[in-house]
Parts: sequence; structure tokens; C-alpha cells
Amino acid sequence: MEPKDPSHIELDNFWPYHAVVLADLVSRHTHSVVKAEAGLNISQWRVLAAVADQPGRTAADVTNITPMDKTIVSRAVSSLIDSGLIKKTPTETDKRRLSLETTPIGQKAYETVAARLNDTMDTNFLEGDEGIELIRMIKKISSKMRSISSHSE
Amino acid sequence: MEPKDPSHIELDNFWPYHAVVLADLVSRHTHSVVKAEAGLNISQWRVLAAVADQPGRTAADVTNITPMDKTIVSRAVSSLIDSGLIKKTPTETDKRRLSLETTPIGQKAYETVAARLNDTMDTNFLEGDEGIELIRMIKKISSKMRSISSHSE
DNA sequence: ATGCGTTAGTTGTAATCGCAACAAATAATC
DNA sequence: GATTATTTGTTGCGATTACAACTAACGCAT
Repeated sequence: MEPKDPSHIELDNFWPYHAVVLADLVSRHTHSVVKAEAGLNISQWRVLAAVADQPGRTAADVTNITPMDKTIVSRAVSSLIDSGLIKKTPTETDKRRLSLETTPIGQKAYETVAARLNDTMDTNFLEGDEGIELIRMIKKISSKMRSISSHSE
Repeated sequence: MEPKDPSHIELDNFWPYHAVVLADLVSRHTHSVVKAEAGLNISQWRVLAAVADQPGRTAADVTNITPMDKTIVSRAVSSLIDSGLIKKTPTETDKRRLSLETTPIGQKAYETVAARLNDTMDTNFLEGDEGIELIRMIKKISSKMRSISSHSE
């Protein structure tokens, strides 16, 4: 039935294309919300959200859970510290690692933005268990993507 | 059962987070393939793929189907023309619109990259109808994202 | 404990992105 | 059919990204 020409990509049936389009829409929306509510850029927001989600995470942890370059995380951490939204504490066991936490101000900023994002993105978009299903599939693909990335070099 | 604190985002259950992570992985992989196989960057590849997918598309068409900024599309088009991978022809009815097509060289480059991407990404990642399901859900969300984006200003 | 490889985080710098401001062509309104 | 508003595409320029090279701290050998 399906010709399946291996040297052609039919965009409308190509999940990576749709995934990228969706993520671009999400990022743009997030950026506008985060900028308006807290004056942050996306990198700074990602770090703040990762730290608020699980206090004590290090820059390397953040780099791992979001596929951000470590230099971007580093600069985002610096600016968040400068603006007093998070603080860093060197670990007892390993002085290189900087344990990150939100400050009260950072926590407040986080909650304001999180509420707004939950409000605009989390509701009415999917029905029933679709959200769970979506996350399950995305995780499945992501883990395979990570393995091919590490293979290739 | 679920507390559902509206001012907190539990990353692991937040589909926008997972969507962005997946798309980043896809983009990085695509970038490395496209760069290695054809010496293009992602923007140039996106434009080439959009044009190969449906010849005759204009820059505005490309801007619409990928949420790329029109300036990025414009520059990608210029460089693709400079390197002889696509060509532009002003439309009869509207001289502003530039109908885009691949050249034989561009078509060849496209097919090489497409084959490689199909090879590395399209297989063994999902089972049965999961891919169709995934695309259906993503499209559903994307269309709602587009509508909230246009609302907000 | 000295040396060697690895890991955490930083900084330099070039490429890329994206907003705003623009010119040219078309559409709409009168 | 002249004027105004929209749309298509380009360019200027500051902000962001990402690759490389680097320093500092750790792990692990011998």
C-alpha cells in the first residue's frame, strides 16, 4: 500500500517534524509568558524550573534533564544568582558541584510563572488519558534518541 | 488523589517539557546529520525539506508550516540559492511571491539527507499505530497552541 | 603521594536567532 | 483611479546559542 520511498520525507507523516513544530510553539509561548511575568529568558526559566522542581540539583543535573548546552546553563545560573532568584552552595563531598536552590524571591517568581503556564497550556488541550499516553510515547522516543546520539561519536 | 497545585509544575508530568526535550534531541541529531551530509544548518535544511516536500512553496508558506521567523527563512533561502540548491521564480499573479523549487543538485542533497534521517529516526522507535497516534495528538495540541498565540496580542 | 584521566563549571568567540524597521507590490476603500 | 492598509520579503542589530579551550577538583592507579 505504502510506497515508502526511503529517500523522501513526507512532512505531514513525519513525527520529528511535528515534534519540532510543537516544541517551537511551546517555547515561543513560554518565552513570552516568562518574559512578561518575570523578565527572564527561556534558558533562565528552564534552570529556575528545574531547580524549583527538585532543589539541590547541580548545573550538571540541569544539563542532563534538559538537553541544554552546559555553557548556557552556566550563564543562566550566573544571571539568576545575580538577580537573586537562586543561590548556590558547594557540595560537602565535591567542591566542584554547586547545589542550587531557589531563594524566596525566586520561588515566588517561579510560582507566578508556573501558574500562568499551567493556566494557558495544561488545560483543555488533551482529553482523558491522552496526556499520559503522549508523555509515555515521547519518553520512549527520547530515550532512543539519546542512545543514537551517544553512539554516533 | 492528585493535589494539583496550580502554581507548581511537576516536570515529569508536564507534556510541554517533554515535547521540548524531544524536539531538542531531534534538532541536534538533524543538525549533525545535515551538517555532515550536506554542509547545511538547520534552517537551511528546514527550508530545503519544505520545498522538496511541496515544490512551489513561497517563503511565506515555509514560514507558516514551520514556526520559523520569516527573517530566518529569508536568509536560508538566500544561502540555498547562492549554493545552488534551490531556485526562486516570481509568481505571475503576484510578483512579490517567490515560488521556490529544488535544483537537481538540491534534490540530490535532499534525498541523501532524507535517507539518512529516515534511516536513523523513523525506524524501531514506535510500534504499530503509535506513530499515527503521536502525530494526531501533536497536531491537536499544535493547533490549540497556535490559537492561543494569536489571541494573546 | 605523585601522576594521569575524568568531571564540574567558566569564558572566548563565531554563528545563529528574532525583533523592529524598512521597501515594494498588491488589496481595499473611497 | 488615488489613497490607505496589508502582505511579502529584506536588512540592521542586539540577544542568544554552541563549539572549543580552559581551570579547578576529584578518582584511581601505581
